[in-house]
Amino acid sequence: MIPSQSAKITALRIGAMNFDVSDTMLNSFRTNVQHIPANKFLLQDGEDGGKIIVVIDGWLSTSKTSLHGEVQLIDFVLTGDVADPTAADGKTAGLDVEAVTDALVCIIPLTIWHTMLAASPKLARANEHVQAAERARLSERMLRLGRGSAESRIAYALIELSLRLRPLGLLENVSFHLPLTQRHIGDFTGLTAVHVCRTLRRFVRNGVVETADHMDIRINDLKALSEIAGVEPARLAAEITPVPD
Amino acid sequence: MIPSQSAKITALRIGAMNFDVSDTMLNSFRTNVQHIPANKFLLQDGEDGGKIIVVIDGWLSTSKTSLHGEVQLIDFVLTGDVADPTAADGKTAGLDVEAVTDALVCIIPLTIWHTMLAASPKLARANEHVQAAERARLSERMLRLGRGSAESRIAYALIELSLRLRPLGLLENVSFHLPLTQRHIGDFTGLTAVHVCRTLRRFVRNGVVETADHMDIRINDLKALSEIAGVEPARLAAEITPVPD
DNA sequence: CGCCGATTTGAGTTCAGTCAATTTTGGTGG
DNA sequence: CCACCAAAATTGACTGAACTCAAATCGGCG
Repeated sequence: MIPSQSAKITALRIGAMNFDVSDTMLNSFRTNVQHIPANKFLLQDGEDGGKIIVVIDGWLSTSKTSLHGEVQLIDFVLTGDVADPTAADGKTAGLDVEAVTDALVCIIPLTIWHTMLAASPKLARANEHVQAAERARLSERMLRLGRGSAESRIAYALIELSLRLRPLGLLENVSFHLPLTQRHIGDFTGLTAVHVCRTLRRFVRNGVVETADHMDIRINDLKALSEIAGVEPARLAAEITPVPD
Repeated sequence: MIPSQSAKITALRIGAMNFDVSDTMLNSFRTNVQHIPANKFLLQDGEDGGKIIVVIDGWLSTSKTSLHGEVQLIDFVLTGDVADPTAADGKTAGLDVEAVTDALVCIIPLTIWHTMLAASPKLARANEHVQAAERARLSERMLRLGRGSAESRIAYALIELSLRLRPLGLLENVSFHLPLTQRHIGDFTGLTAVHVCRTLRRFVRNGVVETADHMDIRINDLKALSEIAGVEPARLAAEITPVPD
């Protein structure tokens, strides 16, 4: 999970597609690999942006912090995802980007990124899919932030994350591990950690999910959980998961 | 405001940039102009997507509807904005797109749109800025949906909309018109129309804003309103408003 | 003029937040 | 291995902001 500082990579995933990084056009993927320790910020809101971050391994989060210090996670950024924190001015970052776990990333200046996209239609298409998936996720989550109950928000989060982990090979049948605290889930769903706890316990009590040590989740009754989340898992997967070309 | 069905346009705005549509590369802008009456859906969640919508004039909204029929507005799409409802599968729409007012739009198939972007770096850059602005707005709003009070959400919405109307010449000093009902604002902020009413009344009582007939808004005390919204207007404008090149 | 939707206001309810105490967990150093 | 500490999780009691239900008024339009 924690490769050495300047790790050598040969193949790299963007969305559902794999790229051979020996291609000179994609050189930047090889020469800009960085290892980031857990809980470290890669970038903070208002700082100099103008670069994108491709995740090779690990979990990142994007977030915003209110003036009173409350945090809202905007998205989790997983293997094959591309975080673009750039605001409308094209220069500053409009988001915090933080490593949730130890992570391996490529950080690429926007100018170079644009060159790469222009040179590789396949990369451009993969990037399109990744962006579309992110937009779809944000919309789904905004719907629940604005209109959903605590149960619905958390149920949705569990389903979304399980669907995203599946193509990464991190979903075993109906079980998966979340490298998150209840506070993370609260910041993700707009709830307090206390209420996340209560709600998860209720799910467990009702037999909808099971939990083992530190966020090993097992969905026991996907039908019930989907009902609570207000979601059809198959349709959702198609909308938020990048597909191979 | 309501040009004829197949209006002739010569110049067109994307973000903060203007384009001469006589350029053959941008032909599609001229040949795909449509007038859409208020309250009509251009596209619904799950339908065939694969096209983008450029707004020439008027207000559109993008939204999601829960299985129980509750609506969450995701964004307003104004002159110079580009709505891309495409989900991760690249085919279906992940959003509803609806005309809030009578509107004039270009609807362009994704394949053609990509050709246009590849052919015109200026257009591609303008599109980048527009997308970045939208992402920044969504993040700001997610922060308030998840963590903000009703007052904060509505104050933020008023400031965001005033900032977006300014470059369109629709902000007069500190006054502007919103072609919205309180229900729209509720769907936008994740509140009930009743509570929007109460909160707006409180703002008026406290002298923060004034309202005249049907949503003519006047911000009397921007300092106080910004405080409530938890926002620095100048910084926000830079992050959510596309800038000229 | 009458109708329907939007707005306004009041009264009561409820879901999630706050505050607080306790237990569990994981990591660290002796 | 064990003692200790800090962070995370759990649970209870209470509070409060936003929701629901309901009624009255306003406004535009056929």
